[in-house]
Amino acid sequence: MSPTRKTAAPPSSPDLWEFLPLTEVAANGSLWIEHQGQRFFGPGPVQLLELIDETGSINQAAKKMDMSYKKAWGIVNNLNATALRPMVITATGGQKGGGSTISAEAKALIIYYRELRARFNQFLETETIRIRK
Amino acid sequence: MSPTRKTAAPPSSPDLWEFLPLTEVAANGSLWIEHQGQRFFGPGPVQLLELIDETGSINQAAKKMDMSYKKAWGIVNNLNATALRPMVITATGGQKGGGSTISAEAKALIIYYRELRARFNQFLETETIRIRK
DNA sequence: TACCGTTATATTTTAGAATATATAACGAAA
DNA sequence: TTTCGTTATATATTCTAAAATATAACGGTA
Repeated sequence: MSPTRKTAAPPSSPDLWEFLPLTEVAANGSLWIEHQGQRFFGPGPVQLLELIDETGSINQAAKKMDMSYKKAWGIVNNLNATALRPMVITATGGQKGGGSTISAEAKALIIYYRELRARFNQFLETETIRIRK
Repeated sequence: MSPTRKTAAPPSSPDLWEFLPLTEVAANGSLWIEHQGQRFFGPGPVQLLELIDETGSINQAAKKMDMSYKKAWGIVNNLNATALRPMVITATGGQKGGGSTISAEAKALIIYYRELRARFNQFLETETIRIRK
């Protein structure tokens, strides 16, 4: 059996939600990983890294996200500056002008984040069901 | 004994976090309540409602939050427009120029949100401990 | 009636973020 | 050596969200 969490939601008071259409109410949230209290890894970097992995280029990844190259580069730079080893390996020059790949650690972190988010979704679903009684 | 949650975090791969100083890494997030997919209630409204309750005035509450009255009024207006019954009862005129109070439902919602956030904090703590192994 | 501080609303101004634009450097291949 | 598309970086411009400012209305009280 899977381990369980200690935290549990007590029933909310019966009339708490009367003043809102219950089926339209849901708990939701955002989730990220911090380093030294600074946001380090979240949904934005996840998507960007995936697209870099897919396209082999920061440039093309940014375009697919409708994001300026500068902003994308900033995200990459922050990731690489924070991690002890670069998460995105960039190259300039060459017949294709260069390109970028993501490290194995970056791939593992993406998977980890996905699993973490899935557990968070489970949490949210439980809370939402409880709200709707 | 308190009820338990079904979701559980599997151990993360042993070398996933090697490339970051472990004690500096933490899971964190933001949490809110949606109505029809729109953010309805979160940390901002919570603090504002508390200060309105405390000061009896949207104006003074906004000042204590270093927030413009316009923005504070927008939050109040959104809350009142979404809920079937107003969460903030406003009055104009009178010897003190008017003022605002919050409904019992608003107070109950604040308490509910606090408890929800506490459970979320528990979730985050568990995940953070697991990251740090 | 005059006064008060608030709610309510519109308009103007400011500040910051995002984008757009420009340019240099890079290096493999033809 | 020239060509290519990319990385890397700086600067300029545009957009947008926030704040600042202004003003009317309100209604108890003196």
